[in-house]
Amino acid sequence: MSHDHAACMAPSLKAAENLGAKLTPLRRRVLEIVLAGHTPMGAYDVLATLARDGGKPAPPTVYRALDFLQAQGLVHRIDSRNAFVACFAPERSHQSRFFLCRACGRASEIEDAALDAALAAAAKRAGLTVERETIEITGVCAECASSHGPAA
Amino acid sequence: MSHDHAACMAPSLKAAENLGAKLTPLRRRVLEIVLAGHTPMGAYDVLATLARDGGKPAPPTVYRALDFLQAQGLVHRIDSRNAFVACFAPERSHQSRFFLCRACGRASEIEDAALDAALAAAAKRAGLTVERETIEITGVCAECASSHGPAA
DNA sequence: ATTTGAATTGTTATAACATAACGAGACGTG
DNA sequence: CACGTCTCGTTATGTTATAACAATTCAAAT
Repeated sequence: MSHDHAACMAPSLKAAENLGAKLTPLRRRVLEIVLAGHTPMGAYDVLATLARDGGKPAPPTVYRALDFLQAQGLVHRIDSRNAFVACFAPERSHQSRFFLCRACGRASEIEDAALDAALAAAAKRAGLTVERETIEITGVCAECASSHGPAA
Repeated sequence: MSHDHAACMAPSLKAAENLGAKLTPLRRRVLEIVLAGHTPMGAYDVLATLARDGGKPAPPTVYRALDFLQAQGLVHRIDSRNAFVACFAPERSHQSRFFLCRACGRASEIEDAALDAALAAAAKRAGLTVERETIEITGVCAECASSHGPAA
């Protein structure tokens, strides 16, 4: 599935700019890198990409930028992979729920009202005040299943 | 909430023994440690506990045992904490879905038919063949909320 | 009973991921 | 300009996990 990266990056960058003055060049650059990666990237991958720009950044530089972007809902952390992925709809979904394909590596955000309801009901029954969710469903996406399937 | 550890460990140990000969003393010991921890423990915590038995185990020893126990469904990994927790109902639930309290640290497995259905439906709609789930809902449990709440 | 092969564990070293702590510069505000 | 705050650089280290290979165990087959 090819893809116009510039197009998919635009809304997220625009949302980021609307935050105000806090989107520094460094943070913007890190966001661009994560957006362009298009699949979850490790912090050290971001670091390596950043290094190609010329500077000699150290890990804290990247982790701080990622922390900021996460706090703004522009980037999500994929705990099951120690990786970070850009949010392509930062206006809408500020939850962190993903389908992950282990074959192509893609992450797609889940938006599902029935799931919202089931989670809310389960938490209520358990008496839990929810603060944070890590929902990562890993498998093989339809495209990868068909290409690796009967043929190959 | 006090708790009879021996009692809660029994079913899991029994299930483990029913696997057959593969539950070696080391693996059994690691399972006991994780069961006794009663909240998610880091691999290096397990390692330290194991070290008190007298040997001088190295990390791979613990990781291998944990891998085995995970494969048997006796232990689950909590990705959002880099930690491991024993499954207290290994016969029933082989999924990995948890409520986690950030105050007391307890992990409780979610068993909820509506959630099962919502997840299955969402995966089907997305065309994903599910292989693995990481579902970790973190918050404050009812007990901790009441003790830290109006009073303290 | 010995050989053989598979599984388990020990051991050393290192990779991968993440943060603590402190200092220097930028920047707006009073 | 003095001040405080936020951001970023820098050094060092902490934490989590695995690669690679040697040694051991143990059951099965001859």
